[in-house]
Amino acid sequence: MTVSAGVASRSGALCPQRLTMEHVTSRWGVVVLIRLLERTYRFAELRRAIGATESVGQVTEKMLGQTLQSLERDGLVHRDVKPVVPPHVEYSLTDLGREAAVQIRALALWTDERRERVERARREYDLARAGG
Amino acid sequence: MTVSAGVASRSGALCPQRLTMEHVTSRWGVVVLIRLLERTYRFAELRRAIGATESVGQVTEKMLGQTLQSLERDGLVHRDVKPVVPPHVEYSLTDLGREAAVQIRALALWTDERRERVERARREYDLARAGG
DNA sequence: CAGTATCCGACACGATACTG
DNA sequence: CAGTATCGTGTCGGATACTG
Repeated sequence: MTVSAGVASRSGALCPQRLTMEHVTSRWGVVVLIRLLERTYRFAELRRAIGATESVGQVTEKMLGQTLQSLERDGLVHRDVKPVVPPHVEYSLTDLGREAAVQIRALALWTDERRERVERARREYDLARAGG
Repeated sequence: MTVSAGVASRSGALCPQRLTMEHVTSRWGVVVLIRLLERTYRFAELRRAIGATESVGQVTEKMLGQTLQSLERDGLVHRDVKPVVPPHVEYSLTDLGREAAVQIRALALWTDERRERVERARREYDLARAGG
């Protein structure tokens, strides 16, 4: 029931900053933050947008909900519930969230740009190990 | 036996950049990169240095070895083995590694600086949920 | 000193089903 | 539409013991 009961004990027990790090660098945290940097999204809309991104795969509703919830709890994401039926909920970044998202996007961009170099390094490493 | 067999299937199977992200943002990847940014370290020396840092806790030899190995495989860390007895091994950052470390350090610094705000947000969130 | 091997528990993540 | 509940699996990370 509690939002962060899970991740807390593994490595975030001491050092609450580490917990925040894990939220923003988590599998879907990264994707969500980058998406919300461009604009506000609704739940299903965000889900579809992520799924449509090549090579990122689909998010399950559970994981998206969980990710948004921990980001909201940390004060990085704002959840705006319009009192209408059918329900209409909008997610956006807070100022704090925007700061985080910018850094995460930079990091994601970096890994993207260095991808070739890293893959080459991995091949060389594996080859050196196998060959002797 | 293979270095990255483990982490590969969870979320890095597609999207090899994500794998790199997970290595550098991993529990000990962050700490190691930041440490190596300041200077070269030997294995046990690095282990002690990390353990000495308040609120970071101790690394097990296994995790430190694993972390260094994946970072080396990605071409971020250079491992220099001196052919002497007893063994003497030095770890340092490559140019690629330094680029990564700088970004990680910035992110770590950010979460550190924003810690109070995040904790306040968490308290408010939890209170709002519990109270009504 | 510099690691590797093995066992183990906690939990992230996913698939599926159900609710207001 | 916007989620929560439940179950199953892989694996991350720690403890301990052992090797060159």
